[in-house]
This record gives sequence, C-alpha cells and structure tokens, in this order.
Amino acid sequence: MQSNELIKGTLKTIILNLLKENGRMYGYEITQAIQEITKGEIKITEGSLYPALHGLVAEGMLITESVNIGKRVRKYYRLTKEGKVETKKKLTEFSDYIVMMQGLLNLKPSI
Amino acid sequence: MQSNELIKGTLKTIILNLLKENGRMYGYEITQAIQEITKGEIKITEGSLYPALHGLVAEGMLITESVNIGKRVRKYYRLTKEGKVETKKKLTEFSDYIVMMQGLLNLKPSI
DNA sequence: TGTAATACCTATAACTTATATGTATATTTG
DNA sequence: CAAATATACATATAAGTTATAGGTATTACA
Repeated sequence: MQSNELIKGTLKTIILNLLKENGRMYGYEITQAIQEITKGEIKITEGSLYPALHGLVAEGMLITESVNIGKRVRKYYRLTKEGKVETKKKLTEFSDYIVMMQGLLNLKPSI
Repeated sequence: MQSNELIKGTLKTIILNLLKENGRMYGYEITQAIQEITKGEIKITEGSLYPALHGLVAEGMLITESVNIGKRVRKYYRLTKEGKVETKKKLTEFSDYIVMMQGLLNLKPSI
C-alpha cells in the first residue's frame, strides 16, 4: 500500500466520516488520525488535505471555527446538516462499490 | 453508483482480472463483460478502455493478437507472464485496501 | 434502408491527489 | 540553550486517471 492511487475518490469520504465520528477536528489532527488508524499505511499530506477541506467548505458540507491556541490559530471543521446527509450517502456508495468490486474481482463476499 | 469516481485507480485491475479469468478478450467484449457483471452499474466507455489497454501493452502486461472477422479486425488482448504477476499483485493490493478502508470508515469487517 | 450494435481509435477536458514550497509557533532533546 | 522536530496553517503546480467528445467503418436487424 505504498502507492495511494486507490485512495482517489475516497479522501473526502474519509474526512467526512472522521468528522462524523469525532464531532470536530482540525486539519493536522485529521492527518494524524488517518495515519494512526491505518498504522501508517496512508499518509495524507497537508497539500492534499487542505484543498479537500476547503472544497468541502465551499460545497457547504463543513463549517469552520477558529480557536486561538497561544499565538497559533487552530481551525476546527465540523459537519453541517447537509454534510451529515452527504456523509451517509458517501458511506452507502462506498459500501455498494466494495460489494460490486468484489463481484468483479472474484473476491470473497463481505459486508 | 451513477458516479464512477470510485473506479479511479482500479480500471486496470478490473481489466487484468477479466483477462486472468477469460484468457483472452477484445476491447468491446471487455466493456460488455463489465456491464453484465455489474448489472449496468459500471459502464466503461471505449474512450476510457482503449487508452488503458494501450497503456498495459506499453507496460508489457499484455500482448495483442489481431484476428480477421470478415472485413473487420478484432484485437485480442492476453496477459504476459509479467502481466500475470502484476495481476496477482494488484488483487492483493486491492484486498488490503478494502480491509484498510473498512477500518477507516467503521464498516463491518470482511474478506 | 436506416438504425442499432459491433469494433476500433485519438485528443482534449475534467477531476483528484501528490509534490514542492512557504510561513510561523511550540516542544523536545542533546 | 540551540537545533531539530512537531505542530499548524496554506497555495501553486505537476502528475495521473478517467470522462467526454469526436472520428471511422462493418454487420445485423427491423
């Protein structure tokens, strides 16, 4: 899993799901969480993450909240009502996709 | 599954697996097979398929064989020895990816 | 005979993520 | 205490994959 090619199309789903689970998170925290959960198999760099987050904000899926931590500003992201709906939709889509791919690739059934 | 975004990064894996299962296939046949297996959920257009096939040939994964069917030329694709190794590798990678994603997205375990 | 299906192909657009780079503060360690 | 590392934000451009749109030609069917 050195090559993260497969992640394409799922980064936003990952972000949305993390926010669904944790209520609110800031960018750096998200990159760390992904690394921890996947035991380092996936490393989302900031150059990938921030454009994705900004995109989700622009689409109305997230709202931000800036908090001062000393002299540093930490920007929290949280799901909007729309974002919660979209999250559910994306998770369903992904489950369907896995089932379909397992059919296509003759993998053991699941989910 | 209207949006095929999730397919990104897996098209070649799908093609390689189909060839592994069927020995040899031609382009049009591959598009039809994918549609049938996925019950129309995925439609790989020729504009996506042929560049992918040509890429795999250029990478040494496939060899071609042209057969005359009346006045029409049908181009069969078949896995090379290298292609067989690569297919196995890609299938393993994909299985690992699914397991990892199920962890990230809190989906039911599988495979 | 004209429409749909078969069968190949390419060029360019669109979309997503990676890479490289920049800035600045806080913490840890030698 | 200085230097390295971690924290924390961000953007611009490159790279890679698939989609869209277009092109050509044969065969089957209504």
